[in-house]
Amino acid sequence: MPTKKKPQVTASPERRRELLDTAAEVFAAQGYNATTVRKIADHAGMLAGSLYYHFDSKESMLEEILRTFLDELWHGYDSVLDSRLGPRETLEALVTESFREIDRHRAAVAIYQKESKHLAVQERFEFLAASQRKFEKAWLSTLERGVAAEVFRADLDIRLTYRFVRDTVWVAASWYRPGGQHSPEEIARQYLSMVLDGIAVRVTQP
Amino acid sequence: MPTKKKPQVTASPERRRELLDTAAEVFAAQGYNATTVRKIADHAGMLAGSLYYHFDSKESMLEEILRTFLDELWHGYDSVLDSRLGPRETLEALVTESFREIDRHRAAVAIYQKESKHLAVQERFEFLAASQRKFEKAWLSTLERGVAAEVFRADLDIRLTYRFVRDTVWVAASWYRPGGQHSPEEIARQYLSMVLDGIAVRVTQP
Amino acid sequence: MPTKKKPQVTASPERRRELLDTAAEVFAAQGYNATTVRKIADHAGMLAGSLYYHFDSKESMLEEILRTFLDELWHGYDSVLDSRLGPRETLEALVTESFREIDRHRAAVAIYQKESKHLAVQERFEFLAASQRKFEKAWLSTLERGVAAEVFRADLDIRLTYRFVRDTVWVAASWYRPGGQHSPEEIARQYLSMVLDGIAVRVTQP
Amino acid sequence: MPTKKKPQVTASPERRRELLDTAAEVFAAQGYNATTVRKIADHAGMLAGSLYYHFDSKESMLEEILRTFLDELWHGYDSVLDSRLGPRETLEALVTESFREIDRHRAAVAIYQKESKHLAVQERFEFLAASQRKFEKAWLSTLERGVAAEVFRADLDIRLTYRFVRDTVWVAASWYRPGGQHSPEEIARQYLSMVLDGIAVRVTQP
DNA sequence: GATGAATGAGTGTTCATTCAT
DNA sequence: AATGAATGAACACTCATTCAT
Repeated sequence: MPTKKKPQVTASPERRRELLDTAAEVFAAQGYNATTVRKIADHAGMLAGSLYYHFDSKESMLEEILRTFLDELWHGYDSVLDSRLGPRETLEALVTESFREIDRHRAAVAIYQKESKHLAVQERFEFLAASQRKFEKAWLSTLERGVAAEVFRADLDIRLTYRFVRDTVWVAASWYRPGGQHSPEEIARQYLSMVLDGIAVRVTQP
Repeated sequence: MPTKKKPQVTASPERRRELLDTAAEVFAAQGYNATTVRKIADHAGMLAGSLYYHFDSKESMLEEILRTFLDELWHGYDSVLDSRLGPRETLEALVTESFREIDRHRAAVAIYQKESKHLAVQERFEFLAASQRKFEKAWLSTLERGVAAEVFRADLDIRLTYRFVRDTVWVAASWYRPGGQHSPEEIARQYLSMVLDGIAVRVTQP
Repeated sequence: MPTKKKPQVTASPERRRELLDTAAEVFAAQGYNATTVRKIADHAGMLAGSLYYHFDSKESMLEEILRTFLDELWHGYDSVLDSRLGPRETLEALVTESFREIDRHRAAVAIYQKESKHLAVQERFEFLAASQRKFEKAWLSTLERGVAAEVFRADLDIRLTYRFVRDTVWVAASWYRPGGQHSPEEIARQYLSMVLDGIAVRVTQP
Repeated sequence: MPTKKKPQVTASPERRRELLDTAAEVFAAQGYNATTVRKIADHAGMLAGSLYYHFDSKESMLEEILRTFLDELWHGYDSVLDSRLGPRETLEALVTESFREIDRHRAAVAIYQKESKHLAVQERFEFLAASQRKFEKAWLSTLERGVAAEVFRADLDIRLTYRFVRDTVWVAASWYRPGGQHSPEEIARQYLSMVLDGIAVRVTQP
């Protein structure tokens, strides 16, 4: 009794990619639940059933979209974290890297924002929770290092600060459009400027 | 325009409130689309069909939840805007008011965050788009006044700043739990401190 | 978070019975796999979806049909086995009881005949395998007792004999029609006569 | 009548045979309806679509399997019937021939057992009904001859006896495994002994 | 001879909604 | 006010079948 099921992962990975990109776009625009496989198929110019030649299920498309995104994201994050920069430089690099990911995976990020919270409880999406924990650890330790090194303020609740920075960055995926007037690096620069120095004009000490 | 069928607005408005609160809680927890009428009815201790004595559709429950929330929100915002404070004080008051609303309408805010974008295109939810426009106008003018008065930095893109402040505040509804260790006012104070002065330690001029 | 799912088992058990009888009839006539829930619903005068108010799934209908049948069957068998008759009388009583069950549960028996073999491997239908084992034990021990008591022939392979008797009886469900010219007891009598004494004329010893 | 599309009956008939044997095995194990074309192709080490080079439909595979089996079966039966044996010898020869066919076409017999009843109503499978009629005629006349010749008992319902013998033999295909401890001839011998003389010990006349 | 990709009809199931009681 | 039972449209998914390569 050989074989499991579909070729899966087999054959042209470009077609898979194309279809996943289409799916991600629709998921991001309408929400995962509100997206029917027919809508995805329509956008891809095929019939609903044909998608099942390439993927096991609607859910497996979602999983692959999110997994691919997180894999790339952590590739970038890890190389930042491994280069052992100072806390402020680490924060700057992480934020910049985040905006680059938003630029490259806007749809996936938007899906992640909207759906990850209620998905993470499912076993299949355990990797979302794992990523979230790793994320939190990286950020908290960076902030703590910064406070210890007296480059970040000590008078702020550190978890609150973590949430503030985290949300502030990722929520940008909901309005960001690639190819707009600002490059990801430019947006990152302005965000960092706000987050680090605030939007108020500084009163210069006499 | 007599109501077609259901009594609607029948009898005790308290029961309506109760049911809407229940519904809002479930919508917030699971997402509007993923929430079945039966789940709401379960939480309310009744059968799915019975809800239709009180409301004429699932969508009308959603509408009433959001409308009620926005009405109260704008009541608060308008009284801030009408009191003609300076730009910085206006910003502080708006943010504080926002956290108070999150405290009182956590579920509604979470729903609003997650669903308003794709709802706003429907005619029925035009009021969401209208509110968003009004919101944008209020914030942009406050920021512009602040830049003009030299209390806010002039070197930042003002629309980017608007989005930054807006998202930063509302996204807090996704993690905020009423009755936690921080009061809404305390959270507002810390957020304002971060937004206005940044998280970096200021280098004191010699 | 209360409630599991459907009322299930709740409400009028007569309606359930009615619907299960209808389903059993269709399953028996067309085979379980070839039976669509729409066909069942048609026979019941309702829409396919409406069946799901009463049952979780097509499979759960099948399970309930088979379980109910086997429960009743074993009720009859056990009272035979408990009365500690001699082997020949036990065999006669079991066969007679079987034809009575075929008379009362013709559809269920036919389904059992056709589907039990490939169903029994599924965990959900483990009770089929269990019943089959219990069945085999009862029959084998009766036959062995009979051989020991010299009322059954000793020159036959006992397992082959078991299969012969077992199949011979149950397969009758495929042609039996309740209300035909023979009562179940009459059919049992003739079957027993064939099984016990054979169809050949006896050559009287001189 | 030129073949519409496919070459059909192309090239090596051995490959056809191989594939049909594979298909028969899967049909027998899982049931015709529950067997997907992909499962057959898996077992044959090819893709589902490739089967359509050899056959023009799943149903035509089934037809060919059953037709081949019945052709061979009737070849054997006819030579028995043509040799004009006495009724008892005819019965013995038919039963023995049947077990030989079960041995050689176990899968086809099992399929025939399970599916023929509901297939026979389709025009395409009219040959099943025809075979059944021919079968019935052969058996009934043999039994009647036996009763007339006083070698079979006259006190039994003859149609009941027919069904008894028929079912008793064919149902063995559901448990028979070629290459087991009993040869088909040995099984036939034991079955005949039971059917003709019964399983009860004869009370010897003093 | 066989593959890869697609089709389209159908399948079991879900769910918002209705309505007589 | 609420229930029990049903509706009907939609949904994710399956599968026999086709066909260009």
